[in-house]
Amino acid sequence: MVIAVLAMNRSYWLLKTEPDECSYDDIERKGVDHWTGVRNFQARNFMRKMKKGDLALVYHTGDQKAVVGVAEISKEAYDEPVRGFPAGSWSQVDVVANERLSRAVSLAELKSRSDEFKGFLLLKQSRLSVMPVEPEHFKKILKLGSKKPGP
DNA sequence: GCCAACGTTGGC
DNA sequence: GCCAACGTTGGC
Repeated sequence: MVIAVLAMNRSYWLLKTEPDECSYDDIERKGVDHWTGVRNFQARNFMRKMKKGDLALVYHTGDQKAVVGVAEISKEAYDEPVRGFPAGSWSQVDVVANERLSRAVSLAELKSRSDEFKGFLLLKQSRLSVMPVEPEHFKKILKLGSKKPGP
């Protein structure tokens, strides 16, 4: 299943969220979630490059600091109206839950494998909330997350 | 165009 | 609570 998904020609991303505001549970519960509130140009520009069917790691900030699941882009970037800004200033995408990881993959764990995750923006640019993920990195995180916790 | 001051995010 | 890393703003 995961293999077939990765064989398709799509791009991979990571979306950060405060679990208090919108957790992976919330995305599952809502069905379709509007990914709004991005107020950083770099992050916005990455969102605008997303294609329907692309997959995104969902990362919880705050106390958890871990990748918890995968979401799929169900609608490409469209306008997010924000008071005080001209129309078209900001964008949102729609996402749906795709697959919850069996085990959350923590930031600490990724850092401890820094040679396997060279160039991963999550480790380099801690403040960026939307970022591309190299297919190899994406695959590795899914693999780490599919493992059950050891005995 | 430069830079100081300030604000925000997010990890520690 | 602190701080590093950015981003933004405004004075010059």
